[in-house]
Amino acid sequence: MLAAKPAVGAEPERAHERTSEIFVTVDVVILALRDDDLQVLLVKRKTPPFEGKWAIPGGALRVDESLEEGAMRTLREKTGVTNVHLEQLYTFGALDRDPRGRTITVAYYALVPTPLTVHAGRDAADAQWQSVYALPEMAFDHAEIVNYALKRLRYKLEYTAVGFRLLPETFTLSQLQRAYETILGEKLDKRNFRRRILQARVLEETGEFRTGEGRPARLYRYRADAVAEIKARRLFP
Amino acid sequence: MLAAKPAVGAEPERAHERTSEIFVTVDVVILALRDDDLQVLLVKRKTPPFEGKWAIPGGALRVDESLEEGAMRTLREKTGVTNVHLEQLYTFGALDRDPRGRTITVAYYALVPTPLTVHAGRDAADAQWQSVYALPEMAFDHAEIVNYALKRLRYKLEYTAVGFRLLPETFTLSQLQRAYETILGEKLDKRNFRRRILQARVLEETGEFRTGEGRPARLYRYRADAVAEIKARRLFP
DNA sequence: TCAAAAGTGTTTGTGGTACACCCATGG
DNA sequence: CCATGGGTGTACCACAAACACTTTTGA
Repeated sequence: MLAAKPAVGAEPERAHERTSEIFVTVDVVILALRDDDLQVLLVKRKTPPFEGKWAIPGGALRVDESLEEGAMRTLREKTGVTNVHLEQLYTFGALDRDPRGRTITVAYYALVPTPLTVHAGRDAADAQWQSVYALPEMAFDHAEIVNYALKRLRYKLEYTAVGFRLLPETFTLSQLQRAYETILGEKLDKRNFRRRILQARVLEETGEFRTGEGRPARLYRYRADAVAEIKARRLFP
Repeated sequence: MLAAKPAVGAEPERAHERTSEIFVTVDVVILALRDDDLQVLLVKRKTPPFEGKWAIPGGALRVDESLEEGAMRTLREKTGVTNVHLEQLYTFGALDRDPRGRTITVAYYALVPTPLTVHAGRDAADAQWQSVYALPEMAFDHAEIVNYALKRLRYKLEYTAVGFRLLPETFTLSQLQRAYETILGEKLDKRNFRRRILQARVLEETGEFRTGEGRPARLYRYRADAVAEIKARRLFP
């Protein structure tokens, strides 16, 4: 855990040194539910390093944009959507993560609703949705970043209502349950699931039904005024 | 939330541009319990900008150190300790956070055990412990960073056993409870606290007692092999 | 009338919460 | 012997978990 570098004493004040050999990028793990699968939008690299390998979208942070603006720009360029859940994930800064030189990346993750503007980005030709459960060979440390995003999403799902951000505006309870099952990777009990989600008072009926095979299903929407965070069970009272 | 900047289309590959106008620093919120108070180590700035204001320790990330190594170096320079809980907090990158130019900072927080090497850093002359509950006027966005660290620590305390990292090697249950109360800012029930912490099996008796005023107290230590994470109560089963 | 999915209650167990008194020591 | 902090048990309630059948529609 400790650096083998010499400790050079007190940190010098670098008040007037305003360029840096350290390169900053922002990368975004863009997640969506497709075909009962949790998928991530990947782009195939056309230039070295890691030519031909898959990467998560992103690029150099611009001097005139904040980190979140950079992430939002990447998201807009790749999917065309903007009004989605976007959250900073972690900053990766291993010395050897980019063979071209020292680069740190501030990783974000975004949850985009299923049917909306999937794949509408302007340079989406090389972009593809792929299952997070079967990642291809990836560039840099991007596999690690995607797995970190999955871990975080699962974790958040257990105590917040962030799951709705992956569904369309209105949805059935079965749809919602399938979404949870897809992300958590386990089967859930239908009756318990329905009771708890309805008791949480984060949903409201639209009054509409969705017909198809079988009995028509009540449609719900997420309540805008809902406080969708549950108090975690405390280790100590 | 959205940038007003023009979208310039696909991200250009900047394969060979290896300098940047963006400056990267690493800052560390160093926390310790002192006198039943949660305190943070601050340094007084001696140069502009924010001359005379208090800041959390940190400085430019070096090209030859990882983010964590940079945080560890700062910690070592200021306190002399290294074997402590150190965790990345968040990366702050607002456009105007440093008047000298575009700077992003990767913030870490560290929990140092109470009696160990407090204040032993080599240039600690200007460094002081101050209560997180009564922060002085601070430089940059450092007040925000400290408050973010406090929020994270409280949050983590509820489902992991990080609290031990703020105590000496051995401690009494009352000491531990006081630590939790200090951090969470609320009174806890003594019997429930003891039952739950002992049921969690993260402690072991040392066999020793600490005498002083009143009845001698059993000393405990944190079990190195303990899995100190509790499963959060899930919103959905 | 059958297939397919929606919808619905009860029981049992675990764990969270609230609460008050005796114990061991030093002065 | 008294002040000071250490240490202990129980009763109630809420919620998590397990579990199977009926209802409604379209083909």
